[in-house]
Amino acid sequence: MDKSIKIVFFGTPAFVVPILEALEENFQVVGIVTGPDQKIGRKQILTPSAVATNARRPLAAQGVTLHKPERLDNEAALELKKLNADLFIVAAYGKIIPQNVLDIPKFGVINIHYSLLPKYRGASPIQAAILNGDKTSGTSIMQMDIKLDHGPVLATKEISLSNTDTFESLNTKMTQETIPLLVDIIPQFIAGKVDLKPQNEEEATFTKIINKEDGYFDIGNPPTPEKLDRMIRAYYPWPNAWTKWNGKIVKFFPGELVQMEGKNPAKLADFLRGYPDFPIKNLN
RNA sequence: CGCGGGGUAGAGCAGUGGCAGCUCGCGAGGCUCAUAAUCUCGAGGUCGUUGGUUCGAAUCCAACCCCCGCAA
Repeated sequence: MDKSIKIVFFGTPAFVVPILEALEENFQVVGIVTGPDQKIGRKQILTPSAVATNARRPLAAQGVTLHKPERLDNEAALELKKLNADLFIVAAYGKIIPQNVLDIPKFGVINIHYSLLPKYRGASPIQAAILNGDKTSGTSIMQMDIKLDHGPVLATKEISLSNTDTFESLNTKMTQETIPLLVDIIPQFIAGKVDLKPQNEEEATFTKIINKEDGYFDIGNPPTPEKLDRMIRAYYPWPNAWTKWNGKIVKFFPGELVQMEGKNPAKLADFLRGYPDFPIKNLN
């Protein structure tokens, strides 16, 4: 609880909004940087990011500026510099932060990352933990440098996974656990009371960004039930475990739900009553 | 005008001009020590809406409403 600490928050998707709100509550958020508006949905309507939409209003009255630069170029950096922030906090922003931006805040740039670094650096740490069947993972708060998820770690917290955790549920858990950790560590960090632990480079592993094809499997040669279950949970709600059957996309959701292109999701048992030829008969 | 799938019984689906069907569920009963087992019987539908074509439309045509997948 220290309103003298001036923070700029970088984040884009809905699940980081609670983090932003916690920061606004405890510190002085002077700027919000989020991804540019995107065309979204069947109607292709230009829509601001979840962070832009949910940021507490009225921003202007609170002296908070909202930025959605296409690129973090010199022009954007100049604007950010004007905010005179102590600290930048980055959570799923979606763009690489260049050095000239990293150099702006007095106390550097802090990133939250949902794995126990140096394990699972990169874009899909949560999915990786689920796909690998890990029993535990965790959240890390680190100081960013120019290399990906490479900087020294301020704090970590271990989190256990259940065998029903999905990307979504685990992500929520991670956020819940991260918020108090973050709120607690920021003033200590500013006060210079936090040990910065360099990461052990030899233990580093990397995860790549998930794309649509990662969720695909061949219906003629499906993964083992265990593997499929992990895929369903790791890739929910996007891109989902999916296959092609009779020329149509069939998706699998947690809870033994199956959805064929154009149809609503149905329990696998119900689905099989309508499509008795479907090759996958159960999901256990 | 981004591309595409779909709306038929409570659920999942078949039916593409000639009496509205299948599987499951539901109700009653039989057989069972018993049963998510099994047998018999049964209820449950203005086939998304409106109009058109036709002797006759779930089915063909037109418009509209709603749900969904892709793409981003």
